[in-house]
Amino acid sequence: MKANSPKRKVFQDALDLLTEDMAVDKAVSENGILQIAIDKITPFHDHPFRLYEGERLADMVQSIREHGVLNPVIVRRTKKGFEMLAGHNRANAAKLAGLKEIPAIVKDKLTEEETYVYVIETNLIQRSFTDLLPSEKAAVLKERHEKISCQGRRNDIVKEIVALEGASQKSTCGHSDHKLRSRDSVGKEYELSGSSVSRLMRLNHLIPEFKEQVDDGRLPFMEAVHLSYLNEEEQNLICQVAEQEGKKIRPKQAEQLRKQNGKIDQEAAENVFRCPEKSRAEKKTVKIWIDAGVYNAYLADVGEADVSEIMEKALKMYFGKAV
DNA sequence: CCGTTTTCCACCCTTCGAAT
DNA sequence: ATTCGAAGGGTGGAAAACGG
Repeated sequence: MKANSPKRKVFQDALDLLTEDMAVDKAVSENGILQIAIDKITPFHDHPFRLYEGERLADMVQSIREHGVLNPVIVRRTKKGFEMLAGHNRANAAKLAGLKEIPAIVKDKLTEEETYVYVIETNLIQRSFTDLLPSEKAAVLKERHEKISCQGRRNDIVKEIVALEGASQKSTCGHSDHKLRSRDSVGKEYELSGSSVSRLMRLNHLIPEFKEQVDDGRLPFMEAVHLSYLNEEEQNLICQVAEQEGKKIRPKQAEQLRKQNGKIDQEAAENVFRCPEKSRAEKKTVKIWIDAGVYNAYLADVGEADVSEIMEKALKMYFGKAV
């Protein structure tokens, strides 16, 4: 990460916000950190980030086995117990490491918006924005965007952030740059154009299945953007039909669907997938590479015209069936 | 009316198939 | 194996459309 890049700045802002808060907590109470049973903590109700898997998770579990959980997680009190705001991965790894309790800071009296800030910003500390999955980026951008464009409704949080930034003499973070449209301001923080921010934020309108598909690359980004304009029922329908037909959504199809927004029924959905695909001209020949030794042993003396026939006979024998 | 969102278009880069 | 061109995916900027 470059020393003065916008990403670095966002990272630093988030860090400031959190460390300052933690410091306040400690100041208020020396024992502000409680040991809480992991079972009592439920994941954040709208957690947009995927948990670590594979090697990364294994490393974390190993580290916790050796050193314990060094940084407390952040939770808030609920009727049944606690809700995780920051530390989903630590709690998950601690559980796998066999721990029953985890150090936690309990935050009370937070607004819904504030809790969301904790959820988003802490993840940005662990991972740089560019490493996030598309749906995760969408969630982050949404949070940043709302912070900038809906200041009236979010006075509490804006005050907190402005205070922190004012104290550390930070340059613009969108709010002070009113000449920029809000999406451009957000984009500036992450080295994205305003339109890219808009498109990314569209992913927030996708049903979970489509979000997952975008994240693992099964659904291309632009197709996802088109589909995001459909309502939930329509998206579910398309998702279901695509699976039934065993087909991927083509760019043209996604565009077509978007235009039919609001009037897609079962039939329309099926029609989209059945519309004649521009079938590429059937290939008359294919070219393959075979080992020169094999060629010399079996085919070198055979005329080119006969090779295909020989191959066909050989393959029929090999696979035991006619094509 | 003004700010935001969406659309459209030009452009760049990568991928893929066909030709050599 | 290499080269070439077409197509597709993605981006950014400007204009149009939308909404409070």
